[in-house]
Amino acid sequence: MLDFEIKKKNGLMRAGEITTPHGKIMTPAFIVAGTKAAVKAMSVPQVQDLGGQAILSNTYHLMLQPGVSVIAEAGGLAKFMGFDGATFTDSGGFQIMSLPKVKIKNDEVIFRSHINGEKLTISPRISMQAQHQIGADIHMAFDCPIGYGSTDTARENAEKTLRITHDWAAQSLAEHSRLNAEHLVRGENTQALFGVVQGGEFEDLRAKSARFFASMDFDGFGIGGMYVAEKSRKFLQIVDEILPDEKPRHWLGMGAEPIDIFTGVELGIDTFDCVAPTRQARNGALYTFSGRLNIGNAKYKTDFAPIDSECQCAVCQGGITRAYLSHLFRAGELLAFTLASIHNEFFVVNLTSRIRQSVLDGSFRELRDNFLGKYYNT
RNA sequence: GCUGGAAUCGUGUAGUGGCUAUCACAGGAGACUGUAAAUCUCCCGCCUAACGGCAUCGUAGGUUCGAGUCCUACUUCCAGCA
Repeated sequence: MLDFEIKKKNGLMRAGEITTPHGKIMTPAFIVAGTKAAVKAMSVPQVQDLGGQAILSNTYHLMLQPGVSVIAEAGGLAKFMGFDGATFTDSGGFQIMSLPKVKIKNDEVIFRSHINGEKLTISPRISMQAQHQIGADIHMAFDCPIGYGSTDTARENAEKTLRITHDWAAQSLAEHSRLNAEHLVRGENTQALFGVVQGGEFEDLRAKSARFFASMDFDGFGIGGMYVAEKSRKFLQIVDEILPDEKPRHWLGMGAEPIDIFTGVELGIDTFDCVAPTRQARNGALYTFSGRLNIGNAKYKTDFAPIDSECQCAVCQGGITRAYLSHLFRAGELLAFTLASIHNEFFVVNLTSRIRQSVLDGSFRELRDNFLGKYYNT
């Protein structure tokens, strides 16, 4: 279904190339989050200019707005956005499970729209059908994460949600295969499906989940439910040692901290996605090689240097100064969000490609130690 | 000049006799990890590292157990009339 070629491998880490019907992704890669078929504050050409190879949208959001039939009618997610590149969709499981008043009944999830409170139902089958209408290149199986932000990480909860995730994965795969067969009959592109490994903070459950997914015919894997890279090291290692090498692995939602990317790559992750670069940009937190800065701070009012003079992004190279950005944020000018987002997204996308290069030429450790030493000032 | 009105944190305000003087904006800082996020949290009279302490509602008096709130004078501003 999905062509994945490993160019270089060293322990768990690897550099490769995913080929989708809409283009290649050189991995490790940072996938740009465009939840509602939009990368917040940025145009598609801006995303492409900064090196964004792929965009990840969310099935839940697109089902509510504009409705998946609109996207199907447009010719699929990429065409709808005017994006000439690979696309991912997340299943919506994560979002729906984090809504209040969610009920699971007979493999169906009953929830309320965050937009208007309407009572809606989703299931693995419905998510797969929606994702096929949206038509991204890589889909995620409908999974059941332990509630995000929930304090309930008890063993029982982890076991229960893992059981549900595995049931739903089987249902997702069956429906996905049926839909792909229909695409073939019509002479259309087929799509890829990633199974999503769960298991909470339990080594044996993570291993169990990895073994389960390794035995199934998915095109690749998502790894979900891990929020702190350093804490997740052992889980990542356990999971990636079990998952088959020849299929790509996506670390869902991770990448707010550069150390996450290094840790992920080191332990066998191929793709990442995270809302942090754009969200933090809108909130005035900008990445630099010597750590994060809050552009709203008083000291930047008359700082006429670029955000980071070593940064090669269009903003830093284009004569935009900290003082100017400081002014734009204070004045509430929308341009602030765009410029800050271009910078931050470039920073992580570019960092990930530099890491890729370091895997290829064997300098990963050197790059990591240099970069993290400066970034975290250790 | 006359008549009326108003003066409360950088700004705009709430408060008309009672206990820690309200809210917003501006200002200072922090957070943000499969985006209900241009959001959220904290600080924002002075002193103190902190616990705390001391102030304060234009100025000066007065009434009262008690005044931002009532009275008098003054100052400044606003509106109308000259």
